[in-house]
Amino acid sequence: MRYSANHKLETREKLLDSSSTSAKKSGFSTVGVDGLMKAIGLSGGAFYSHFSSKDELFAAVVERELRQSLERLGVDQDRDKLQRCLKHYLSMSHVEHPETGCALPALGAEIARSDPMVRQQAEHWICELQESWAQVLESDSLAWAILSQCIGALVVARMLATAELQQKVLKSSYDEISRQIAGS
Amino acid sequence: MRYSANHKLETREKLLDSSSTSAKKSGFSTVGVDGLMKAIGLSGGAFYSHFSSKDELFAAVVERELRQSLERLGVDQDRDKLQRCLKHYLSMSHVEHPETGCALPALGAEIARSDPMVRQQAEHWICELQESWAQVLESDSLAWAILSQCIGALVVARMLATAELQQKVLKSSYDEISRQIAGS
DNA sequence: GTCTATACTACGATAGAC
DNA sequence: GTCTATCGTAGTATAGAC
Repeated sequence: MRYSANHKLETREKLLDSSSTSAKKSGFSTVGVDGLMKAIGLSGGAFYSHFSSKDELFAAVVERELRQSLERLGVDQDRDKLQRCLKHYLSMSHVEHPETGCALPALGAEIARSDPMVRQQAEHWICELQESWAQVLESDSLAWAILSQCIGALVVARMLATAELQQKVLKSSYDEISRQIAGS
Repeated sequence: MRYSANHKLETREKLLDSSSTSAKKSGFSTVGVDGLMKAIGLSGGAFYSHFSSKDELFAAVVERELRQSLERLGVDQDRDKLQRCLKHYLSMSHVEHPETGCALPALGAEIARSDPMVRQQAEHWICELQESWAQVLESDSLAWAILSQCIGALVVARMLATAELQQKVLKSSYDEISRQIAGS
Protein backbone atom coordinates (compact mmCIF):
# COMPACT_ATOMS: atom_id res chain seq x y z
CA MET A 1 0.00 0.00 0.00
CA ARG A 2 1.19 3.51 -0.83
CA TYR A 3 0.12 4.82 2.56
CA SER A 4 1.00 3.16 5.85
CA ALA A 5 -1.72 1.79 8.09
CA ASN A 6 -0.63 4.38 10.62
CA HIS A 7 -1.19 7.20 8.19
CA LYS A 8 -4.84 6.29 7.84
CA LEU A 9 -5.30 6.24 11.60
CA GLU A 10 -3.58 9.59 11.94
CA THR A 11 -5.73 11.13 9.23
CA ARG A 12 -8.82 9.71 10.85
CA GLU A 13 -7.81 11.20 14.19
CA LYS A 14 -7.10 14.58 12.65
CA LEU A 15 -10.49 14.47 10.96
CA LEU A 16 -12.25 13.54 14.18
CA ASP A 17 -10.46 16.28 16.10
CA SER A 18 -11.19 18.92 13.55
CA SER A 19 -14.79 17.81 13.08
CA SER A 20 -15.49 17.80 16.81
CA THR A 21 -14.09 21.28 17.15
CA SER A 22 -16.07 22.76 14.30
CA ALA A 23 -19.25 20.90 15.29
CA LYS A 24 -19.11 22.25 18.83
CA LYS A 25 -18.42 25.72 17.52
CA SER A 26 -20.86 25.94 14.62
CA GLY A 27 -23.09 22.89 14.84
CA PHE A 28 -22.52 19.62 13.06
CA SER A 29 -25.22 20.02 10.43
CA THR A 30 -23.99 23.41 9.30
CA VAL A 31 -20.52 22.18 8.34
CA GLY A 32 -20.09 20.41 5.02
CA VAL A 33 -17.96 17.38 4.28
CA ASP A 34 -15.91 19.53 1.94
CA GLY A 35 -15.20 22.07 4.65
CA LEU A 36 -14.29 19.40 7.17
CA MET A 37 -11.73 17.88 4.83
CA LYS A 38 -10.35 21.22 3.69
CA ALA A 39 -9.79 22.06 7.36
CA ILE A 40 -7.27 19.22 7.61
CA GLY A 41 -5.75 19.95 4.23
CA LEU A 42 -7.51 17.28 2.20
CA SER A 43 -10.09 17.27 -0.55
CA GLY A 44 -13.74 16.41 -0.01
CA GLY A 45 -13.58 13.19 -2.00
CA ALA A 46 -11.04 11.69 0.40
CA PHE A 47 -13.62 11.72 3.18
CA TYR A 48 -15.24 8.48 2.08
CA SER A 49 -12.08 6.45 2.59
CA HIS A 50 -12.64 7.06 6.31
CA PHE A 51 -16.39 7.16 6.79
CA SER A 52 -19.15 5.86 4.58
CA SER A 53 -21.40 8.80 5.37
CA LYS A 54 -21.53 12.05 7.26
CA ASP A 55 -23.88 10.46 9.79
CA GLU A 56 -21.27 7.83 10.55
CA LEU A 57 -18.79 10.60 11.29
CA PHE A 58 -21.29 12.19 13.65
CA ALA A 59 -21.63 8.94 15.56
CA ALA A 60 -17.85 8.72 15.87
CA VAL A 61 -17.60 12.33 16.98
CA VAL A 62 -20.23 11.84 19.67
CA GLU A 63 -18.66 8.66 20.94
CA ARG A 64 -15.23 10.25 21.11
CA GLU A 65 -16.44 13.46 22.70
CA LEU A 66 -18.49 11.81 25.41
CA ARG A 67 -15.71 9.37 26.26
CA GLN A 68 -13.46 12.39 26.65
CA SER A 69 -16.04 14.16 28.80
CA LEU A 70 -16.12 11.17 31.12
CA GLU A 71 -12.32 11.22 31.35
CA ARG A 72 -12.37 14.91 32.19
CA LEU A 73 -15.33 14.93 34.53
CA GLY A 74 -15.49 11.46 35.97
CA VAL A 75 -14.47 11.21 39.61
CA ASP A 76 -13.79 8.42 42.05
CA GLN A 77 -14.39 8.76 45.74
CA ASP A 78 -13.09 12.32 45.77
CA ARG A 79 -15.55 15.05 46.67
CA ASP A 80 -12.97 17.79 46.25
CA LYS A 81 -12.18 16.72 42.72
CA LEU A 82 -15.85 16.95 41.87
CA GLN A 83 -15.96 20.49 43.23
CA ARG A 84 -12.95 21.43 41.12
CA CYS A 85 -14.53 19.89 38.03
CA LEU A 86 -17.71 21.85 38.60
CA LYS A 87 -15.79 25.09 39.05
CA HIS A 88 -13.99 24.52 35.78
CA TYR A 89 -17.13 23.41 33.97
CA LEU A 90 -19.07 26.45 35.16
CA SER A 91 -16.43 28.97 34.08
CA MET A 92 -16.52 31.87 31.63
CA SER A 93 -13.73 30.28 29.64
CA HIS A 94 -15.97 27.26 29.07
CA VAL A 95 -18.86 29.49 28.04
CA GLU A 96 -16.66 31.42 25.62
CA HIS A 97 -14.96 28.41 24.08
CA PRO A 98 -17.49 25.77 23.11
CA GLU A 99 -15.04 24.42 20.53
CA THR A 100 -12.76 23.05 23.23
CA GLY A 101 -15.45 22.36 25.81
CA CYS A 102 -17.97 19.67 26.63
CA ALA A 103 -20.05 18.36 23.74
CA LEU A 104 -23.23 17.96 25.76
CA PRO A 105 -24.34 21.61 25.88
CA ALA A 106 -23.06 22.31 22.36
CA LEU A 107 -24.44 19.24 20.59
CA GLY A 108 -27.22 18.17 22.95
CA ALA A 109 -30.06 19.14 20.66
CA GLU A 110 -28.43 17.56 17.62
CA ILE A 111 -27.76 14.35 19.54
CA ALA A 112 -31.39 14.35 20.65
CA ARG A 113 -32.48 14.49 17.02
CA SER A 114 -30.11 11.80 15.80
CA ASP A 115 -30.88 8.13 15.29
CA PRO A 116 -31.29 5.66 18.18
CA MET A 117 -27.83 4.15 17.81
CA VAL A 118 -26.14 7.48 18.47
CA ARG A 119 -28.46 8.18 21.38
CA GLN A 120 -27.69 4.75 22.79
CA GLN A 121 -23.99 5.61 22.70
CA ALA A 122 -24.67 8.97 24.30
CA GLU A 123 -26.75 7.31 26.98
CA HIS A 124 -23.92 4.94 27.82
CA TRP A 125 -21.37 7.67 28.49
CA ILE A 126 -23.80 9.97 30.22
CA CYS A 127 -24.73 7.15 32.57
CA GLU A 128 -21.08 6.39 33.28
CA LEU A 129 -20.59 10.01 34.26
CA GLN A 130 -23.73 10.11 36.35
CA GLU A 131 -22.76 6.93 38.16
CA SER A 132 -19.33 8.26 39.04
CA TRP A 133 -20.89 11.39 40.48
CA ALA A 134 -23.59 9.42 42.26
CA GLN A 135 -20.96 7.35 44.04
CA VAL A 136 -19.25 10.43 45.42
CA LEU A 137 -22.50 12.21 46.26
CA GLU A 138 -24.12 9.07 47.61
CA SER A 139 -27.27 10.03 45.72
CA ASP A 140 -28.48 8.99 42.28
CA SER A 141 -31.01 11.75 42.20
CA LEU A 142 -28.59 14.51 43.14
CA ALA A 143 -26.13 13.33 40.51
CA TRP A 144 -28.72 13.54 37.73
CA ALA A 145 -29.90 16.93 38.96
CA ILE A 146 -26.41 18.41 39.10
CA LEU A 147 -25.50 16.98 35.71
CA SER A 148 -28.59 18.56 34.20
CA GLN A 149 -27.94 21.84 35.92
CA CYS A 150 -24.36 22.08 34.66
CA ILE A 151 -25.38 21.46 31.07
CA GLY A 152 -28.34 23.80 31.36
CA ALA A 153 -26.21 26.56 32.84
CA LEU A 154 -23.90 26.47 29.86
CA VAL A 155 -26.76 26.45 27.36
CA VAL A 156 -28.37 29.40 29.11
CA ALA A 157 -25.17 31.39 29.58
CA ARG A 158 -24.22 30.95 25.91
CA MET A 159 -27.56 32.32 24.79
CA LEU A 160 -27.15 35.52 26.78
CA ALA A 161 -25.60 38.59 25.18
CA THR A 162 -23.89 40.26 28.12
CA ALA A 163 -20.96 38.81 30.02
CA GLU A 164 -22.10 39.99 33.44
CA LEU A 165 -25.32 38.02 33.15
CA GLN A 166 -23.45 34.98 31.91
CA GLN A 167 -21.28 35.15 35.02
CA LYS A 168 -24.38 35.48 37.18
CA VAL A 169 -25.83 32.29 35.69
CA LEU A 170 -22.60 30.38 36.24
CA LYS A 171 -22.11 31.61 39.78
CA SER A 172 -25.73 30.97 40.70
CA SER A 173 -25.56 27.38 39.55
CA TYR A 174 -22.23 26.82 41.24
CA ASP A 175 -23.44 28.30 44.52
CA GLU A 176 -26.71 26.39 44.57
CA ILE A 177 -24.95 23.14 43.66
CA SER A 178 -22.46 23.71 46.47
CA ARG A 179 -25.34 24.19 48.87
CA GLN A 180 -26.97 20.98 47.66
CA ILE A 181 -23.76 19.03 48.05
CA ALA A 182 -23.08 20.43 51.50
CA GLY A 183 -26.59 19.67 52.69
CA SER A 184 -26.76 16.14 51.33
CA MET B 1 -54.28 45.67 -3.36
CA ARG B 2 -55.44 42.18 -4.35
CA TYR B 3 -54.86 40.82 -0.87
CA SER B 4 -56.17 42.44 2.31
CA ALA B 5 -53.78 43.75 4.92
CA ASN B 6 -55.17 41.14 7.24
CA HIS B 7 -54.35 38.35 4.86
CA LYS B 8 -50.68 39.24 5.02
CA LEU B 9 -50.73 39.20 8.81
CA GLU B 10 -52.49 35.86 8.86
CA THR B 11 -50.01 34.34 6.44
CA ARG B 12 -47.15 35.71 8.50
CA GLU B 13 -48.61 34.17 11.64
CA LYS B 14 -49.12 30.82 9.96
CA LEU B 15 -45.54 30.95 8.73
CA LEU B 16 -44.21 31.79 12.18
CA ASP B 17 -46.27 29.03 13.80
CA SER B 18 -45.20 26.44 11.30
CA SER B 19 -41.56 27.54 11.35
CA SER B 20 -41.37 27.47 15.14
CA THR B 21 -42.80 23.99 15.22
CA SER B 22 -40.46 22.56 12.64
CA ALA B 23 -37.44 24.40 14.08
CA LYS B 24 -38.05 22.98 17.55
CA LYS B 25 -38.56 19.54 16.07
CA SER B 26 -35.75 19.36 13.52
CA GLY B 27 -33.57 22.40 14.11
CA PHE B 28 -33.90 25.70 12.33
CA SER B 29 -30.88 25.37 10.07
CA THR B 30 -31.95 21.99 8.73
CA VAL B 31 -35.25 23.23 7.35
CA GLY B 32 -35.26 25.04 4.03
CA VAL B 33 -37.27 28.11 3.06
CA ASP B 34 -38.99 26.01 0.42
CA GLY B 35 -40.06 23.42 2.97
CA LEU B 36 -41.29 26.05 5.39
CA MET B 37 -43.50 27.62 2.76
CA LYS B 38 -44.76 24.33 1.37
CA ALA B 39 -45.79 23.43 4.93
CA ILE B 40 -48.30 26.27 4.89
CA GLY B 41 -49.36 25.62 1.31
CA LEU B 42 -47.34 28.34 -0.40
CA SER B 43 -44.40 28.36 -2.78
CA GLY B 44 -40.86 29.19 -1.74
CA GLY B 45 -40.76 32.44 -3.67
CA ALA B 46 -43.59 33.91 -1.61
CA PHE B 47 -41.40 33.82 1.49
CA TYR B 48 -39.62 37.05 0.68
CA SER B 49 -42.81 39.09 0.79
CA HIS B 50 -42.75 38.43 4.54
CA PHE B 51 -39.10 38.29 5.53
CA SER B 52 -36.06 39.60 3.73
CA SER B 53 -33.95 36.63 4.76
CA LYS B 54 -34.09 33.34 6.61
CA ASP B 55 -32.10 34.88 9.45
CA GLU B 56 -34.77 37.53 9.89
CA LEU B 57 -37.34 34.76 10.25
CA PHE B 58 -35.19 33.12 12.90
CA ALA B 59 -35.09 36.34 14.88
CA ALA B 60 -38.88 36.57 14.68
CA VAL B 61 -39.29 32.93 15.69
CA VAL B 62 -37.05 33.36 18.71
CA GLU B 63 -38.78 36.54 19.83
CA ARG B 64 -42.19 34.95 19.50
CA GLU B 65 -41.22 31.70 21.17
CA LEU B 66 -39.56 33.28 24.18
CA ARG B 67 -42.42 35.73 24.68
CA GLN B 68 -44.70 32.70 24.70
CA SER B 69 -42.45 30.88 27.15
CA LEU B 70 -42.69 33.82 29.51
CA GLU B 71 -46.49 33.77 29.23
CA ARG B 72 -46.56 30.07 29.99
CA LEU B 73 -43.94 29.99 32.71
CA GLY B 74 -43.97 33.44 34.24
CA VAL B 75 -45.48 33.63 37.71
CA ASP B 76 -46.49 36.36 40.09
CA GLN B 77 -46.41 35.92 43.82
CA ASP B 78 -47.70 32.37 43.58
CA ARG B 79 -45.38 29.61 44.76
CA ASP B 80 -47.87 26.89 43.93
CA LYS B 81 -48.18 28.03 40.35
CA LEU B 82 -44.42 27.80 40.00
CA GLN B 83 -44.50 24.24 41.30
CA ARG B 84 -47.19 23.34 38.78
CA CYS B 85 -45.21 24.95 35.96
CA LEU B 86 -42.12 22.98 36.92
CA LYS B 87 -44.09 19.74 37.05
CA HIS B 88 -45.42 20.37 33.58
CA TYR B 89 -42.06 21.50 32.22
CA LEU B 90 -40.32 18.44 33.62
CA SER B 91 -42.77 15.94 32.14
CA MET B 92 -42.34 13.12 29.66
CA SER B 93 -44.84 14.73 27.35
CA HIS B 94 -42.55 17.77 27.15
CA VAL B 95 -39.54 15.56 26.46
CA GLU B 96 -41.39 13.68 23.74
CA HIS B 97 -42.87 16.72 22.04
CA PRO B 98 -40.22 19.38 21.47
CA GLU B 99 -42.30 20.79 18.62
CA THR B 100 -44.94 22.11 21.02
CA GLY B 101 -42.62 22.74 23.94
CA CYS B 102 -40.23 25.40 25.15
CA ALA B 103 -37.80 26.76 22.59
CA LEU B 104 -34.90 27.12 25.04
CA PRO B 105 -33.83 23.46 25.23
CA ALA B 106 -34.61 22.84 21.57
CA LEU B 107 -33.00 25.94 20.07
CA GLY B 108 -30.59 26.97 22.80
CA ALA B 109 -27.45 26.03 20.90
CA GLU B 110 -28.66 27.67 17.71
CA ILE B 111 -29.58 30.83 19.57
CA ALA B 112 -26.14 30.81 21.18
CA ARG B 113 -24.56 30.74 17.72
CA SER B 114 -26.75 33.47 16.24
CA ASP B 115 -25.90 37.14 15.91
CA PRO B 116 -25.89 39.54 18.89
CA MET B 117 -29.27 41.08 18.07
CA VAL B 118 -31.04 37.75 18.43
CA ARG B 119 -29.16 36.98 21.61
CA GLN B 120 -30.09 40.39 22.98
CA GLN B 121 -33.75 39.54 22.36
CA ALA B 122 -33.30 36.16 23.97
CA GLU B 123 -31.61 37.74 26.95
CA HIS B 124 -34.52 40.11 27.44
CA TRP B 125 -37.14 37.38 27.69
CA ILE B 126 -34.97 35.02 29.69
CA CYS B 127 -34.38 37.80 32.21
CA GLU B 128 -38.08 38.55 32.43
CA LEU B 129 -38.71 34.92 33.26
CA GLN B 130 -35.87 34.76 35.76
CA GLU B 131 -37.08 37.91 37.48
CA SER B 132 -40.60 36.57 37.85
CA TRP B 133 -39.26 33.40 39.43
CA ALA B 134 -36.83 35.34 41.61
CA GLN B 135 -39.67 37.37 43.05
CA VAL B 136 -41.56 34.27 44.11
CA LEU B 137 -38.47 32.47 45.35
CA GLU B 138 -37.03 35.58 46.97
CA SER B 139 -33.66 34.65 45.52
CA ASP B 140 -31.99 35.75 42.31
CA SER B 141 -29.47 32.98 42.52
CA LEU B 142 -31.99 30.22 43.06
CA ALA B 143 -34.08 31.46 40.15
CA TRP B 144 -31.12 31.29 37.75
CA ALA B 145 -30.13 27.88 39.06
CA ILE B 146 -33.60 26.40 38.68
CA LEU B 147 -34.03 27.89 35.23
CA SER B 148 -30.76 26.35 34.12
CA GLN B 149 -31.64 23.03 35.68
CA CYS B 150 -35.02 22.83 33.93
CA ILE B 151 -33.51 23.51 30.52
CA GLY B 152 -30.62 21.16 31.18
CA ALA B 153 -32.92 18.37 32.31
CA LEU B 154 -34.80 18.54 29.02
CA VAL B 155 -31.63 18.60 26.96
CA VAL B 156 -30.26 15.61 28.85
CA ALA B 157 -33.50 13.62 28.83
CA ARG B 158 -33.94 14.13 25.09
CA MET B 159 -30.46 12.78 24.40
CA LEU B 160 -31.15 9.53 26.25
CA ALA B 161 -32.46 6.51 24.39
CA THR B 162 -34.56 4.79 27.02
CA ALA B 163 -37.71 6.18 28.54
CA GLU B 164 -37.06 4.94 32.06
CA LEU B 165 -33.83 6.92 32.25
CA GLN B 166 -35.53 9.98 30.83
CA GLN B 167 -38.09 9.75 33.61
CA LYS B 168 -35.33 9.37 36.15
CA VAL B 169 -33.68 12.59 34.95
CA LEU B 170 -36.95 14.49 35.10
CA LYS B 171 -37.93 13.19 38.50
CA SER B 172 -34.47 13.82 39.92
CA SER B 173 -34.48 17.43 38.84
CA TYR B 174 -38.02 17.94 40.06
CA ASP B 175 -37.26 16.40 43.44
CA GLU B 176 -34.03 18.31 43.98
CA ILE B 177 -35.65 21.57 42.91
CA SER B 178 -38.50 20.95 45.34
CA ARG B 179 -35.97 20.42 48.09
CA GLN B 180 -34.20 23.65 47.17
CA ILE B 181 -37.43 25.60 47.16
CA ALA B 182 -38.59 24.13 50.45
CA GLY B 183 -35.27 24.89 52.12
CA SER B 184 -34.97 28.45 50.87
C1' DG C 1 -49.08 38.53 -2.30
C1' DT C 2 -48.18 34.56 -4.75
C1' DC C 3 -46.72 32.10 -8.64
C1' DT C 4 -43.14 29.98 -11.89
C1' DA C 5 -38.67 30.18 -13.47
C1' DT C 6 -34.10 30.83 -12.67
C1' DA C 7 -29.33 32.11 -10.98
C1' DC C 8 -25.94 30.67 -8.04
C1' DT C 9 -24.01 28.22 -4.50
C1' DA C 10 -23.54 24.36 -1.59
C1' DC C 11 -24.60 19.81 -0.19
C1' DG C 12 -23.67 14.48 0.19
C1' DA C 13 -21.90 11.05 -2.42
C1' DT C 14 -19.60 8.39 -6.39
C1' DA C 15 -16.17 7.22 -10.35
C1' DG C 16 -11.83 6.79 -12.14
C1' DA C 17 -6.92 8.35 -12.46
C1' DC C 18 -2.68 8.20 -9.77
C1' DG D 1 -5.47 7.16 0.37
C1' DT D 2 -6.09 11.17 -2.12
C1' DC D 3 -7.09 13.70 -6.10
C1' DT D 4 -10.23 15.89 -9.71
C1' DA D 5 -14.43 15.69 -11.95
C1' DT D 6 -19.09 14.95 -11.78
C1' DC D 7 -23.96 13.59 -10.71
C1' DG D 8 -28.18 14.80 -8.50
C1' DT D 9 -30.29 17.34 -5.19
C1' DA D 10 -31.34 21.14 -2.27
C1' DG D 11 -30.06 25.47 -0.38
C1' DT D 12 -30.93 31.01 -0.38
C1' DA D 13 -32.39 34.53 -2.98
C1' DT D 14 -34.14 37.26 -7.13
C1' DA D 15 -37.01 38.52 -11.49
C1' DG D 16 -41.05 38.99 -13.84
C1' DA D 17 -45.91 37.49 -14.84
C1' DC D 18 -50.49 37.56 -12.75
